[in-house]
Amino acid sequence: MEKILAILKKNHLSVTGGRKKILELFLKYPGALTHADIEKNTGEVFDRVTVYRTLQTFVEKGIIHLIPTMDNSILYALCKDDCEAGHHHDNHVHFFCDECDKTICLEYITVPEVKLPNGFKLKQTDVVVSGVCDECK
Amino acid sequence: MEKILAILKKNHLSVTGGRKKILELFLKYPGALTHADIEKNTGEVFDRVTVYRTLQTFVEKGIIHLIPTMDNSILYALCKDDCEAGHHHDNHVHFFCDECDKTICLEYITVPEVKLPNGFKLKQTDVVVSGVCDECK
DNA sequence: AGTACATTTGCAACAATGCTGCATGTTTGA
DNA sequence: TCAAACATGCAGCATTGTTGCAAATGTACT
Repeated sequence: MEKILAILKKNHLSVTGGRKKILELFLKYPGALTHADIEKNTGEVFDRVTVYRTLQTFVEKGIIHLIPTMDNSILYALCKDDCEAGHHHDNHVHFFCDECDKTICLEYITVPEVKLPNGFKLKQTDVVVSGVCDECK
Repeated sequence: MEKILAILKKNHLSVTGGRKKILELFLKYPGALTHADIEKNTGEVFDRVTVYRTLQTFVEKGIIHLIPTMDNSILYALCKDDCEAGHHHDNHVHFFCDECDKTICLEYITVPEVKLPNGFKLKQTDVVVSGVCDECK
């Protein structure tokens, strides 16, 4: 709870019920969350639009980051502390479990280096590994 | 045109206008296509639903494959010849250009190996690199 | 604590995207 | 050529995401 306030303060965001609740969800939950997950846990309390806007704000501020997916859903996960507004450092691998359908951040597995053909300029590398996670196996 | 028929025949699909047209699009276009791209080029001729179902069929047969994205769009791209139904071999890197918003398959850059923590079983690795492509730079 | 200002929220309406069932039209293979 | 199998179009629906505006809330200041 202290942590929630600290994160909001650090990012110059006003402290509101919706933001506290959504941040709490991320802190409580180990893995990545879809918009639907978040709405399910807040939908009766907050408007759908509020959830959308809160998530947008959090991404802009670098509090959470996006994870690429195959299906057409958007996945969000908490950033590590050293992410700042507009300056993400999410160079870790994401793991998607085919069994439980959960996505988690493997914070300590950094993305491997990719050699691009001539003329290509690399900005970011995203790696999503799918398989079976340690809880399902 | 010969190639289109060959692909459909090989996958035991009946040859219809929609399928020919959509396959033609993929063959003509070097990069990956969104559903919207495809509909834009066929929408006046074919129903939206037909496009959805055709793409689904192609994915199932292994003619095209999905590419993970950050935004909530679905990207499709042609598979190499050695993909078979339910048995993809898309182990190449995908590149997304921030300038022109196009995604292309870097067929000759294979995905690097990722070491997972104990207990995790790896099935597939997807790598999406973003930056500036050779045409925009 | 009270007030003014800026920010956030909820509501309503809308647009885009994706799916399903069913009747009709096409393709295939004999 | 014909019947069976398959693909298509249509209508309608569900979900997802966006925008503008008025009301409510949070913040900073006295």
